[in-house]
Amino acid sequence: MQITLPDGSVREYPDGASGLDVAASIGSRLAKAAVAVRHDGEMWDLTRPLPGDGTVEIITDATEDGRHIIRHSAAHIMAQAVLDLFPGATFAIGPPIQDGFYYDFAVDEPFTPEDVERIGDRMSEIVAEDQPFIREEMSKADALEIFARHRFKVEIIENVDESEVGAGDVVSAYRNTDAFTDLCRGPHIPSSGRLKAFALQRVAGAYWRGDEHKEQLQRIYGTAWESKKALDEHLHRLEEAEKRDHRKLGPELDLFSFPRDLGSGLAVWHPKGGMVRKQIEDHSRRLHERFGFEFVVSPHLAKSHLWETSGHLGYYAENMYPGMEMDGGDEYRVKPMNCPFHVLIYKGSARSYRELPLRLSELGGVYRYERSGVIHGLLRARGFTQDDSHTFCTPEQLGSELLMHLEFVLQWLRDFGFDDFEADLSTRPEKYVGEVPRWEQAERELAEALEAAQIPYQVAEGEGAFYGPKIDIHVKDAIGRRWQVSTIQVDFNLPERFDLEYTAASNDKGRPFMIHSAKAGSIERFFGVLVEHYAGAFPMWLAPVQVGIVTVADRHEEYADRVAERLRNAGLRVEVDAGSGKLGEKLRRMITQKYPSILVVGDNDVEGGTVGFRLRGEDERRGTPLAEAEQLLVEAAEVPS
RNA sequence: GCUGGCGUAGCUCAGUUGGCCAGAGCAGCUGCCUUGUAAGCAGCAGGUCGCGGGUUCGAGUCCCGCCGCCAGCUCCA
Repeated sequence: MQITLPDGSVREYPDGASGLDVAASIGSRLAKAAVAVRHDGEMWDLTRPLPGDGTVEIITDATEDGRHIIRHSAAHIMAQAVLDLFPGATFAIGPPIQDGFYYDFAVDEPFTPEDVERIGDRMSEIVAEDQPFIREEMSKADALEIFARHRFKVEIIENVDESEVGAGDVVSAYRNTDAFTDLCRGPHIPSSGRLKAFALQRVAGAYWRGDEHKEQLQRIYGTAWESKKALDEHLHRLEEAEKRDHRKLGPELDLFSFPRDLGSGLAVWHPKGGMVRKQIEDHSRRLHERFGFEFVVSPHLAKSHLWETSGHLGYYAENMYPGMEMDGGDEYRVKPMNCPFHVLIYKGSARSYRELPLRLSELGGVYRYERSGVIHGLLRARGFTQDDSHTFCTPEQLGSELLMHLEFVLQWLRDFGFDDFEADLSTRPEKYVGEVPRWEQAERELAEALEAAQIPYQVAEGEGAFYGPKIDIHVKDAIGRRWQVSTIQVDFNLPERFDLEYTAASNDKGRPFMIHSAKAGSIERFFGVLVEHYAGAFPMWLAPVQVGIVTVADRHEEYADRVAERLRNAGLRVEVDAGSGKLGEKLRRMITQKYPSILVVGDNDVEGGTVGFRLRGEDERRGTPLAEAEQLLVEAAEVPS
């Protein structure tokens, strides 16, 4: 048969040749690194005879596809270990995932940490045995017989899902030993000995088929790599990510805390965190003003009647706190969103097309009841502040308004040091309100805005909210993680529910379009993302303390205070440490607290009107004239614009 | 909400099978040192061992309930 290789060359192989034969004919190193092949785009086991002519690409171990296969095989090996060690256990599904794999089991007793250790040990034995992964194809009927004892496998075979076992009546399975076969589409590594590096990580409950009404299984997570080195690097990356964790850095840098007595998901901001937050909020107001928004303020409570009109009590009640009885029997609710208030402002007077677009903005504190298991530091809290805006405009204005909102969001994110964006455009779901032509206009104009702004985006078909289509913007942080932050949403629901109108030039009544937008999303969440992005080392304009001044000895305190005074007059946030400790000790404190700049003053500086000057991450420059230091610091602390 | 793990001074942690087990380092305070670029020395103070019940002659150590934290599942119109 004729095989075309990725470089375009064509080679002749005998019928029945396998991917391994192809790889070996190219080079022994390649054959050694190969884990599977792709034949005409379809993945095949390395040792499985190729079906005939076609293009063949060798999948090697250090690629995403290769690791995928290694991890999938690791999951099988883990299943074998579990079934060996726990006679009553049965297995459900075990796919590879980002950076690892898992397998779900039904067992009499949940796995203990000691069990996991034993499972890992048994896996090592299976790897040492170098068991082959033998592909077997069979009819569904035969498969049902083989897996009769395993109810989840039976369910999978009966509801055969092509993505799980392949098309048609034939299903495939992989046999490692006479005692262990797993239903699987493949491909797999040729033998268990090819699993070079793995680690089991944790146990967690997981619902069968992801449905919380179904049986809860025990899931074991693990990770597997092509080499010990790659595994170690991955574990190291996890440690690095842990060091950036805002829940750890927050208290360490004295930014915020979650006191037990407050309640879960409720934070208090300490002075340092409060200062950073103030910078974020100041910047939010600055940009909102620049982009033509007006500022409004609304209370934390409103009558339940308002939430009925808005529809929140119908579709959002489970995320709202219970009502409070007030005078006269009226019930009040704490707000989970700001939109109804802004709508009331719009509705407060008759609106003319001449007033539109009307752009209302508020840093509004909201409270949402989140299920206890989902709370996650500042990223998912029960009380938070949205940098929320609602824009009301005519149909003709929608396109330019959406583009303006998008440009605003992008500038906002760039100002905070993000420059890798991706967007999701979510379109009309099955259940929706509003008129289809309006949806289509909004979807089209959202897409046009994304294209005009040259933002890569994916269309999430049918993923829009019931009330309108939206754009969600994701940013990539310093270590490559994606975070969903900003959002721009069109809303057909509230203008209907509140019967919003404006008078058009023709003197006819029109219904305005409404655009919800949050640039940071939640200030708390955005702050948390910033902490992780910068690992707590904020850029100088955000840093709570911008300049730390350290005295060499007590006698330099007066000079240090004079320097501080001067820098404060230049608009900088300055802290003096004239404590009695050693210089190194005081410096260390400021460095570990991630101060962006530190000045040291001693005898020579007092005499010469200079400072020892150092910016974070740079070497010190002694004897820097004060005026020069001031200029450098002011420049370094400049707010983006 | 569910499954598993965890909860000892402000922080990081030690505390064997329940009985001199309430400890260490850092931080804090006081004193000495008067310091030139990442931890000077000494002393002092600090915890009803998350909270509430229970078992026991005796519980940080065992049991139950609650609260909180961590991972995952579910959720995040």
